[in-house]
Amino acid sequence: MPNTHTITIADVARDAGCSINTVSRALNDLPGVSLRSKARIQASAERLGYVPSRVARSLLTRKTRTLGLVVTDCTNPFYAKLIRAVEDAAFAHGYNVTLCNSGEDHAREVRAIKLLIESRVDGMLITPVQFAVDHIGDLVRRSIPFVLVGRRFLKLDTCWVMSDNAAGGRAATSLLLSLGHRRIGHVTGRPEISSVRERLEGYRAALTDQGMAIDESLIVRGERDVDGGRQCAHRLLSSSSRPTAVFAYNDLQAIGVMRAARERGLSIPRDLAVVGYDNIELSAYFEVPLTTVAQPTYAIGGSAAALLFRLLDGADVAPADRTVLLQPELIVRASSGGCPPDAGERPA
Amino acid sequence: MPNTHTITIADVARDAGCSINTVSRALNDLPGVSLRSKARIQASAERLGYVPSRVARSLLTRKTRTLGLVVTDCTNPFYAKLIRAVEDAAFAHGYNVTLCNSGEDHAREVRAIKLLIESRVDGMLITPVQFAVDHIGDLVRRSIPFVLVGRRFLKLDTCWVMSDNAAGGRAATSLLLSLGHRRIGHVTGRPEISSVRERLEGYRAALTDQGMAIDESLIVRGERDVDGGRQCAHRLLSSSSRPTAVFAYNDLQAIGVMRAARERGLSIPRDLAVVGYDNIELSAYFEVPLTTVAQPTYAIGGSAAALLFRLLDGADVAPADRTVLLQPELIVRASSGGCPPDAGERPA
DNA sequence: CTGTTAGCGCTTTCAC
DNA sequence: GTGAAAGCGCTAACAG
Repeated sequence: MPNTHTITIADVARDAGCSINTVSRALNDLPGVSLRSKARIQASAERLGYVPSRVARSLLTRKTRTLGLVVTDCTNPFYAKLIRAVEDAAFAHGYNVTLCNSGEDHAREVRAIKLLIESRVDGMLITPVQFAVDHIGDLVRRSIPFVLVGRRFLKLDTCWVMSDNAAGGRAATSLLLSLGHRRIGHVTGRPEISSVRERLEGYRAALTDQGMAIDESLIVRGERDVDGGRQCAHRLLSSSSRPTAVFAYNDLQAIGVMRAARERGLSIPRDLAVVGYDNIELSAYFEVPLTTVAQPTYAIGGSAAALLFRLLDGADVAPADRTVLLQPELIVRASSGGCPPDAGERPA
Repeated sequence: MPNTHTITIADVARDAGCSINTVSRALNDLPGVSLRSKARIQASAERLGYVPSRVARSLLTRKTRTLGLVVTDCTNPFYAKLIRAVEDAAFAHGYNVTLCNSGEDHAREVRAIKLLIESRVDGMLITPVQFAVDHIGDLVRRSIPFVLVGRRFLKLDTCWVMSDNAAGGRAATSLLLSLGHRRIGHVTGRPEISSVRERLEGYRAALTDQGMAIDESLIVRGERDVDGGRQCAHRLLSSSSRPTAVFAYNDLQAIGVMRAARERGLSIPRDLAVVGYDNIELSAYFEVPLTTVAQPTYAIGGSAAALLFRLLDGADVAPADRTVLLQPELIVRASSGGCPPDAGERPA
């Protein structure tokens, strides 16, 4: 017959024939309990199947040992990896993580964060939708520790961890330039998102570095999935002066670009060179393996968690350590059509 | 200057000039508060930035409005989708979800579940590692509601939601048989896992249905990723009497199989027909689009959450409703080499 | 309609 | 070494 009543510390105390707080001390390895008592208490707790309540402890200590993690969509491989990194770190510290998906919807993000505040999570890791900032400012006002992951606000002085998207965008574009391309298209996304804007900035910078003018008609915006990339590519490729290469905001879009090219009978990389971003697991396994920019995704999640834990420890983190910018890595495969003159790797 | 002190219900009561429980009633829309008081209280709460503490409420109500979700790896697209479904359902009910990854490691699963018990989650959704069952039995003993997702135990009478893996395995294999294949290989996984075993059973059943003998040498076990599939395929293809078709436990392995075939100069589907399982997003976009078995993943997560909520409502669920078996769907694309005689869809 | 009281399960003084 | 008592923030009787 099931226990309808959860065993409390009082039950253990009664069973062990001592007071409640002796049990508390014994079970928490605090000094001031004889070894004999301790053994007896542990035996009682074990036999009764006592499991301490974090709820009760949290009320008293005002620490829940829980982290809130808000991403836009756990279904996106990038966030999936990030989540895994955060959960691994939290688990190692004995922390729980409460996961929320905003679905790139501002209202849902606001509600999720409110829920997390109600739950009194010790701190939060957030990939903000970047539609507005009030609710983020609210966290500061309430002095709830948090760190932004993968995206940041220009006007808000907060902790954040991300990779250098501008550098990544520049590297991708420079590669194409070094291969002789002069008309390079860019598939981008919603410009409020810092990572979107920064990759675009990198693209522009690479062109400008070479003294080239920016042709705005080569920059097209679409959804961040395969079909979004496909549609953008069709728009680019139907133009009279179509590009010979495309750098896409992410791998999913890049795959869509390759698909669109195939639909038009274009061969990759001969007729169109393609570079993506994220190095998703399957990008290496396509018909034409995808050249892409790899983010140190797991490290981003791990660093963000580590930074948050430092904040939770109450250590005052030096301003320089409040933000972490990790470097991405260009992975050259076949879809870009060859290696730049000074690169070592050759496509298979 | 940040509030170092969180606003409590007492602060609101003081501010509004009434008692604590009038505030509680007003804010919880309970009857017995004049409209005037209610308005005043709401204004105070708003102005002070009061956010009720779920921790305190939980201690009293013994309900945390939190679900525990244990998967093996959120990085796996199948689980990512499942997580999303569960989180969406939980969010709609005002519930939080605490996510844990077992990493297919029994000890970590046990620890994770212990953590969730300590956290007094109202219920759990679990994809068990299936190395042992004691800790699951423990949940029953403690009468903590839970439902298994995607995997089940034969010897344990629990709630579960999954898709019919045997039917899926049978459909995949039958398709290949109907196309004339007589030597069909199967790439499988760790047999303790129910979904692995059941897909294999479906494979065997399809062959037996046709009065064919099972050639055990055509069943090879490997890791559940691209490389695992690749290695298995090489083992199968180096055999003297190699198969003309392969059904893989999942799409990642199937992609590995296609890769191995290409490495050996074999063309798909001409020299080797391939069928996967899961219908991951990118499976349609490969050089040879992958024929696969689609699970209603989002529905599995949603049903599991719905079932758990019914359990939490205290409704006694009829035995027939304690388990849900959803039907998978065969998605025929090019990798299987054509359509069975009676199927409608033709590969592109 | 509103206030007083008790207590959820635990940790933390403070006595003994 | 050990126990008694207070209280974390809130809800749920019960009075008034």
